Amino acid sequence: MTDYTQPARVRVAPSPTGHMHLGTARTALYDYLLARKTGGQFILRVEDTDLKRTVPGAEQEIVDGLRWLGLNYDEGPDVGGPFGPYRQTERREIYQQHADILVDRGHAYPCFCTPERLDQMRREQQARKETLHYDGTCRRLGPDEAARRVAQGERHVIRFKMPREGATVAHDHLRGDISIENKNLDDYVLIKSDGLPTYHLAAMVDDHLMQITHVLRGSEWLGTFPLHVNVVRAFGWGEPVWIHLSVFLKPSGKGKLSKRDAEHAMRDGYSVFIKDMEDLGFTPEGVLNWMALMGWGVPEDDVMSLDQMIKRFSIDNLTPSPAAINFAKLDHFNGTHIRLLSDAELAGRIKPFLVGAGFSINDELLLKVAPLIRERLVTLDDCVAFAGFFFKEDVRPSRDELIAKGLDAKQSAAVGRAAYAILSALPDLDHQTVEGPLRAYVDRSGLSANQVFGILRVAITGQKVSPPLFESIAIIGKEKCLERLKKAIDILEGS
RNA sequence: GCCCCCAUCGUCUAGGGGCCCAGGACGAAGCCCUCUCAAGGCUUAAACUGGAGUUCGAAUCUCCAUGGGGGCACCA
Repeated sequence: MTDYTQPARVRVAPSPTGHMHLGTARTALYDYLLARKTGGQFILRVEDTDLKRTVPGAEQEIVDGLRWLGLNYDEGPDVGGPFGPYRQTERREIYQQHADILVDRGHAYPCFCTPERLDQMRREQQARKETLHYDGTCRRLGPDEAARRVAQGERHVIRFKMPREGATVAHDHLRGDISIENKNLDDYVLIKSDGLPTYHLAAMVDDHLMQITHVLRGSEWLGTFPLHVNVVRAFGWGEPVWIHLSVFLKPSGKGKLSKRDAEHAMRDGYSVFIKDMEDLGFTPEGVLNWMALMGWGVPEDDVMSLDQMIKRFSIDNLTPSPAAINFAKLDHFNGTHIRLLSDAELAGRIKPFLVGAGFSINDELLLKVAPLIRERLVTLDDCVAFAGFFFKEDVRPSRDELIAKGLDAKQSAAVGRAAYAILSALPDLDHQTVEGPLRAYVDRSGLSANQVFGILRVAITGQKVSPPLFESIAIIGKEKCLERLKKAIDILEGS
């Protein structure tokens, strides 16, 4: 069992190389939960050492995404902190110094092999069906010669000198000891020829210097996990708790998400990118709840707010197996959290979608509409379809839809006229005053409630599916309702 | 090809030797409620990958097989 009385320092360390996706967001969530649960710190560190792949705006997207989700970090490139800088390109010298330490101690060495030679080497190994490996040419160089060539400015990288004998045992919190023969590990590059570190050095150095206690990362790092442990041990540092989170699989469960899957999701109104979630009408609460439960299980009561997750979270309950993404469940959690919103909160959240649809919004009216559509929304943008008619000057019901099942146009028009007479006789229209007389009419007419209210619904809302009729009538008001009814009767009676 | 990891309903999962002829959630089906659509309530179908062991007893421990996933860069 894990001790949650010691403050944990955890970090999410994305590379600004593309859109922030679910995997990164879920790691950030677990980081955040652990930090908040223990009273520790949650840190954002930007791993931007691959200049070729860095894309402008990607870092901002990460910052925006975390903020939208409500996963506020205590230290990061834009907020600072006592262990900065938090952008790896700004920590160049630190990595260089640490690489030097390793070289001095004989745990690393300069390598002068050119990419061309390395390519050739790999091709030959492949032809011989050997495991791809650095062949150790520069590992065999004497330290004096190596130092001389470095001093002369010869282009080189720094490689880690992996032990060749024995095995490395690394401990993952979810999987236990992971053992690998050292001969299966390679002399990985620590510092590239551009002077910037690779992940293998940078992340280890930063995690140590930033006093990270728990490293949560994707299981794609499992392969190089023993290497990382060796690097840390070469420095003589203590190890954090290592937690390798499972990857997300495409909805079919066959393989991990590809660019194609991302596009496919978009066509269905879903996304694997956090930046899209807001526009698609998803709420941070829903997305968070959904992500949390892919890789973490609770026995019951799985609808949780962030605070509730903090209370219940434990790294001991994380699951090591891959999880297929299930968008239907995102819909479910989103709708569930929408239903938990107050009228005012919901009104505020749906307003941008209505405005975006071209409606001018009266806030007082919106506040009355919110409770009527709340349990009908799966995503926030559904409000346009459900409530747009409240904000229209007039509606355009179709003649076909105005005709009730089992009736013809003339009979339907008669229903309209009867309703018109009833409503115009009432001093004002609210739920109580409207329902009684209309139901009495249903009884008198010998028609079904479905038929009568169906006609009125289409006449007044312009659509076959709408929020409850009486409440809608009350909100729209007598004048407009009668107007719309009149128009519907005209449509029905016209040729 | 080599290395590593994983394995409970279709999906996400609970489970840590007897509380399990396996619990919850999504999805599906049915019923109830009902002015439409939802929401809500109730109900049903649906799983321990296989084989050996250990044990009085295995979904739980071990081994093997199978299946799935990840990785084998001067990317992270």
